[in-house]
Amino acid sequence: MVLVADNDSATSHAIANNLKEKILEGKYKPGMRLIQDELAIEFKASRSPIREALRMLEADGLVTIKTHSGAWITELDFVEFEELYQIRERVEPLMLRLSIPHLTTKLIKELEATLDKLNEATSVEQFLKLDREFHLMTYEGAATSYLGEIVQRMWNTTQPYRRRYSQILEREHFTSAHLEHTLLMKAIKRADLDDAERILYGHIRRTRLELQEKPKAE
Amino acid sequence: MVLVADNDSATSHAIANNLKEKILEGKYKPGMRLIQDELAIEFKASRSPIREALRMLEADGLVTIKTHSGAWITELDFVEFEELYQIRERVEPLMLRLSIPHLTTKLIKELEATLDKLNEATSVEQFLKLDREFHLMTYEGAATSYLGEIVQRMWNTTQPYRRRYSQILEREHFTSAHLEHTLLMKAIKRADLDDAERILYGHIRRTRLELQEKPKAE
DNA sequence: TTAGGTCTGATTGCATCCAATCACAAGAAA
DNA sequence: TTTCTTGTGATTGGATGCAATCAGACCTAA
Repeated sequence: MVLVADNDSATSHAIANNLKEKILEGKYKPGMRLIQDELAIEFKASRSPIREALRMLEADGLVTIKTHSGAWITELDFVEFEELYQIRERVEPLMLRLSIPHLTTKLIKELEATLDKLNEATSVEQFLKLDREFHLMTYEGAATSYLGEIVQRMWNTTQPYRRRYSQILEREHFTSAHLEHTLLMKAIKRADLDDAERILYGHIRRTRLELQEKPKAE
Repeated sequence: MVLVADNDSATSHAIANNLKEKILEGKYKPGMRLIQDELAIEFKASRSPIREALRMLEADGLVTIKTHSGAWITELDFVEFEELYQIRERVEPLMLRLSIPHLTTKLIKELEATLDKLNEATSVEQFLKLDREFHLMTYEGAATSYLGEIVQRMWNTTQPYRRRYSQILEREHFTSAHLEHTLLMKAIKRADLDDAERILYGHIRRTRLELQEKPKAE
């Protein structure tokens, strides 16, 4: 599995990827219903590949399918969102640990470049995109594993909410994130597994707590 | 989601469940190829529901699909298996923590009954089935969450290997498991979250290490 | 013998049609 | 009015046929 970019030459995959992007970009919003016929028209295909694409997205956690009823963009309530962050706290440090020993120097350079861009990001949208890219890249060394799918799934389902909540976060948050990212990068470069794990754990945890403190931002 | 039993009234779901059982029971073995036409004949259905069922099983981690090539029962090498256990070590204690506060007294009674049966199990097959049932039941209080799907998925994919490796484990292993299960049950009954987490962590970790020590049991 | 290319049968992917099911609105009874 | 029933349109699920693709056998040339 490739975590950052995906390519597969089959229309159902193409449709799935396209839909996925739209969901992650926020064009399709959580709770929205997806009607097979409409999608078929939109993608100029029959319903067969659409159905398959929806199943794939379901596996990715982006879509929820109910028998004889329809497909909706997955919706999380705040409790589920918080729970997902708790899982991330435990799982992603492990994935990072497994990944670091397999990171190539080429990838580390790319990582640094991404971090530079991330630090210069001006819009929330840019920040979200680059933040996602940065973190998923740090896991690339373990990308073939099951863990990769789990982690990717969690990033997918929380993405629309990260967008929503980012807008209510203080400027302070981004400063902390910046510092943590920098520390993380250093730890990765010297392959300090324990330190990297600890920083990442704190990074995710702090974000969760900051979001918790906010009154519900609906 | 229901972790122990599943019911859904649509042929594709029925097929998926049936196949799932066969895989978990070991009738269909890892690496085996699944041909749509053959399955269609076996289940007296057309290929459409078969294809959907395969996608569902893919989401469950039981089957791996390659475009234009086919579907196979997911196969793990020892490294992946070990990795999955490492993930379980981190994730399942968390799920247990989230679950315990929501366990009903009725469920706890069922849990105790299952544990009794587990302790009296004579065959490896019985042990596997009841062990799975016991552990998944302890998570039932948090079964609605995403975590539930992740955990279930991990149990699914490792099931055939638990079967395979169980046969090479010493008698000693089962004695330890018995003791740990009993301690876990007690911790759950007094709702001691920290202790329950710790015991479960140790339980999974010990199993992983025991399997590691064995020369590869292929 | 072996490496490479080509061809063919097997199998998957996709389109289309029909059947099954559901959600919602309109009407009837309390 | 409210609640229950019933019917109808919208939508999903499943069957079938055809097109696209792949894997493995066979053949040829070095």
